[in-house]
Amino acid sequence: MSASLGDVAALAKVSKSTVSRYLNDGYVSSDKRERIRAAIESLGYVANRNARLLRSNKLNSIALFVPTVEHPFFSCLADRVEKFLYERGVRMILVSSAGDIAKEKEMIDMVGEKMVSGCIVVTHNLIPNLPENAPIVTIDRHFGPTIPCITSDNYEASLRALEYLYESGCRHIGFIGGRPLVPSEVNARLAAYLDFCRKYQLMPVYSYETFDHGQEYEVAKAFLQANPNLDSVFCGSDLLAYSVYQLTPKSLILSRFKIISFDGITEKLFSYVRLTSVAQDVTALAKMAVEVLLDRLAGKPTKEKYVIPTRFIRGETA
Amino acid sequence: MSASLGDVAALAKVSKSTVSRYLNDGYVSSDKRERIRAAIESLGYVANRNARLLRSNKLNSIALFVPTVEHPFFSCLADRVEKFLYERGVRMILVSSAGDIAKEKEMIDMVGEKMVSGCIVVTHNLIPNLPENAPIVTIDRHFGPTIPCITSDNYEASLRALEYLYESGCRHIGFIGGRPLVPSEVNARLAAYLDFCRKYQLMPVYSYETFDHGQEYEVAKAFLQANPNLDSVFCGSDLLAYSVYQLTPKSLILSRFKIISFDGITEKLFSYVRLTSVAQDVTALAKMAVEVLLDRLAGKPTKEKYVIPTRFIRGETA
DNA sequence: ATGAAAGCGCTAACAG
DNA sequence: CTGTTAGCGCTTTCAT
Repeated sequence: MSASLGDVAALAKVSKSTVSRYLNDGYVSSDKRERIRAAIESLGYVANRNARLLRSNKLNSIALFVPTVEHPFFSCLADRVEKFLYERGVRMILVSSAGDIAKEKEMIDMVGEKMVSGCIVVTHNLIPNLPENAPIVTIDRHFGPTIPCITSDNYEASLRALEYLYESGCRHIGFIGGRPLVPSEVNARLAAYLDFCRKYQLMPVYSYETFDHGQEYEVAKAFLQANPNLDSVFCGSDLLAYSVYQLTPKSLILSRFKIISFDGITEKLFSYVRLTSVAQDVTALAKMAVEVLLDRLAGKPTKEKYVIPTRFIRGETA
Repeated sequence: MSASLGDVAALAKVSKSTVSRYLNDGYVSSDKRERIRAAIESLGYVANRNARLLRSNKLNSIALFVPTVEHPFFSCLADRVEKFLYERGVRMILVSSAGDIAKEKEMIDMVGEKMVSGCIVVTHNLIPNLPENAPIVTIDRHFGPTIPCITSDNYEASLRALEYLYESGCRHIGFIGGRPLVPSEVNARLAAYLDFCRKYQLMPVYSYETFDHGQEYEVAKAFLQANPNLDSVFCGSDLLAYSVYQLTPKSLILSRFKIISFDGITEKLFSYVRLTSVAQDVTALAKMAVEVLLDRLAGKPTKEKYVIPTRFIRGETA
């Protein structure tokens, strides 16, 4: 068995409390401090986290729930969330829920079991009966007025991108997006598109169905084939936009066909072209999610919605 | 405060041990069983995991260490590992270590603290002084003879792919790969290439440097520009291969220029072309890693190396 | 089949 | 500054 705090105390000839204080920034005289240090080293002592958490109820780990970590947006988000949590000494449990509602419901159990102190979630399902003060924040999803939602300025950003297309002369602007299964800020992208069409008296031409990650290319292909007369497409994700890009003859791009994407986070994957895009600030989203959740855990009041500004990036496709 | 096992016992008028047995598949008479069930329900009782782990030392969570979860190979791996662990009731802590050795060393602490029961790791650094029986398995990395390594049949698969190019008439075959910083099975891909060149008396033309994720396109571009006379390239990753694909005029591909990639897992991202590739079976790698680690935790003997077969997928590029 | 009692390893009052 | 005394919530002998 590994050494316990008691073993350290015995070897250093001090009380367990003194060792505990040594471990937790308490005041310990320098001679004892040194004896404890030596004892810890010679025993190879490592504090047992379960015991510590059981007793102290301190901040534990955080769970991140995503539909699938294989999707670039979510793997990027996972990376950032992990980094911000790590900076604060908090570990991240990742749940790739694949839309499985039973799995997503476990966020409640994990908190109840005190396995994690809280959750950052972006799920496919609504979780019923969340307590008002549940230690949960969401990205994009609306779970209710008391559960904070961190999101980009989807509506305004989409409108700005669409206006940009309009100013560039586009009058046959299509929209492709993936429809979320739950109330989500993502819907604001379509809402902006529809409002935009109404404003300029344009005929809306769009595809907005629910599909799995991996279907982007097929969805884009079907949309373009069904609507050959477009002069531009506003896409709800990078993956859709790259698909449209691949499906369009290079000679037409920019001059006679424009593409704008939403997300703007896949430059590491698709370095061969800089898409014109509404770039979500995933780092800021992650940071805000972490901060709001920690505030909430600390009992501070939190808002219903936190909006992170996007950046419009002029690339080579619009 | 939330209800404890003691509260349940009191309400159900049984002892704490009986409740504990109820919770752990012990024999409990049916009347008490029902009383306990009712008490648990009315109190909304959830077992405290920390207390349980402290006392029982049972199987806890597992940590997965990857260089960066943003890379498609690792996000895919993370997804599969999470799923297999979840099936067995084990949670996954994800550490995206970014090559930070201090962060990677924490795998030792996390085990020592009993925060996790074990780790599945693919790191950028060697972790010194790992105990012989450390509850750790690696993917591709060699940490020493007593730490199991799960890997694909890199050497044989690479050779097979190269022979395929040779049989297709290629005589100017280049190789691009990312050099790992630690002893890794990945190096077998280059080794196979060099052996292959020796066998057929071909001049090796390759790039094998360490670079960060996101640099693939630049690396491929520099390589192709420096070596314009190649008739084919064998790439150490999908991302390199897609970069080569993008950099090559479509009219040349297959007829006068062939590309083979290693990994073969990014079809969800790059649906517009089916690369000819050596496809790693990430699902099998993940499953094996989980099984070997759990075996090890159960005290069963484990081997030094587990080799997962790859599949050669004939796509549109070779 | 059940209960009493003893701790897992730690932290948190409370005295001194 | 330090030690003593109690537990945190659970599982696990050991009786019965």
